[in-house]
Amino acid sequence: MNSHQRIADLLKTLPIGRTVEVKGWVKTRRDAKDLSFLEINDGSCLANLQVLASPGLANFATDVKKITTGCSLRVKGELARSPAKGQEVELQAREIEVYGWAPAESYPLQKKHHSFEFLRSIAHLRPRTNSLGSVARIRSALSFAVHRFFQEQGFYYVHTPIITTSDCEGAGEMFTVTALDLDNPPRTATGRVDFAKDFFGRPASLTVSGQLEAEVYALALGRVYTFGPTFRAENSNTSRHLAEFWMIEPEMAFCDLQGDIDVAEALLKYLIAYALEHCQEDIELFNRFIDKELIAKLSGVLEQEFARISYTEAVERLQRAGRAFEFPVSWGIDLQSEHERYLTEEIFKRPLVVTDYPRAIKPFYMRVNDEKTVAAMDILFPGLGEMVGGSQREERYDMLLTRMTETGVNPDDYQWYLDLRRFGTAPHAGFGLGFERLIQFVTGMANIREVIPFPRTPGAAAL
RNA sequence: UCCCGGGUAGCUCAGCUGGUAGAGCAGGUGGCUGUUAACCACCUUGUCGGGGGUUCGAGUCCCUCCCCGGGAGCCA
Repeated sequence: MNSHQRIADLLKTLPIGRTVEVKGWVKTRRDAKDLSFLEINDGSCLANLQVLASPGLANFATDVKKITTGCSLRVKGELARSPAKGQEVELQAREIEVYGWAPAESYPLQKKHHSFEFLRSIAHLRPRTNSLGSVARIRSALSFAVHRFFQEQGFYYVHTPIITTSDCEGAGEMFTVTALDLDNPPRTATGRVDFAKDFFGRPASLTVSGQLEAEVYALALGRVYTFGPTFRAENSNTSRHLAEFWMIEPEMAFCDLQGDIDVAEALLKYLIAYALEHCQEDIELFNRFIDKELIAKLSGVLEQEFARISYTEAVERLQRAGRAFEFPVSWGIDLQSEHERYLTEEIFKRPLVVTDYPRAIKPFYMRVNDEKTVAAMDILFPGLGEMVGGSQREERYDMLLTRMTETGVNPDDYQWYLDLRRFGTAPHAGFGLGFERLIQFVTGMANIREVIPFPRTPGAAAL
């Protein structure tokens, strides 16, 4: 049951005149006088294979004539050069077996354009479309490339926990993980839910970041990375936020902020170059139908150094911009979307690294530079906003303690994290890269819900 | 969560200042053709997002709820 060939391989090797067997789903059918043309796709690549079905087939009248878009088939026959325009080769069928029908009156996918919004409502069928299939192949290729980059660079892959008991990781609202009976939870004397009686004996949540745990392994193995699902219970309704997304988080011992940025830039360029090289056909689809400038944009990113400016410089640039922003700019504010867009899209027109943000607006674990700033960095992409957020970590015990107090974090909850600074502390740095945002950039897809197979957003978790 | 804009046939959408619903595609039937988003003819399809209200009359106006899209915030 596994002797058939992938269409991707056939189109690459073109074994003309040879008998081949393919299995896949019908994309479209066209009929000529005595002939039926079936285009079948097996998901191995974007391209379809045209199958020529003639009345000589044993089941031509009984089955073949009834085949419609969506049916799954086995086809055996001879691969031949196609006499007509539109495709180089075609499969002249000697046997066609229908595995599964797809009644035309009820099969939702038609041979026409569908809105991405509609496709989202049929999450179980949408990967059979050209565009969502291409996204899936690119996503797979880039996942592999992430591992390849880090493995080549001497990083170790660490599986940080999905379920965490760190009380407040500071990265956003968390989903609670509980095994308590929600209709009748145990209560403490003061009437609150008694998590001491819960599965873990304490409150637990889904992770919002593997960073803190990755630091543990960085301070043992040197250079590590995590790449896994991350959860935020924020009520975010935008085209670039998900409640469940995948994040790449390297963490490097004996590394400062500049080294951190260097790795991030190298990684992003490696991944974009990998996609251009290995997913050419799929990217061309997006270049044709989603964004005519896509390939030029991707190539452009590879050709230039990322721009790098400090937060203070960014503020000065914005103040000199001579335009009225909805949110006025002054030193100390967090940069708003409109500010980031102005900097990346109008001033620099390429990825931009902004460093050394005000201490007062950043979390406790970022390394203090001086009275005013911390060693943080964001990488902003034109059209997307924040792709990467990272920092050098505070490795000085006393300073970390000071920062916890400053930001209202209870040191008792982070004894293990403080221990890393008590015992053999080392300068270290890391960042988080939103995998879906990368896929958005590489595909040009406007909505992040189209670049993850099963998007989870407020009010929506299909399947 | 806030601000806009939407929810009309299976899909994509039209429907002016309230008068009782339409197109293209899909689907069905027939024809034509080594076809290519095939083509030609004919045919079918609607709780006009839910609920309430104004009116002789509501897809159209008002209220409310739900959902979707864009922007904002939160961030990756």
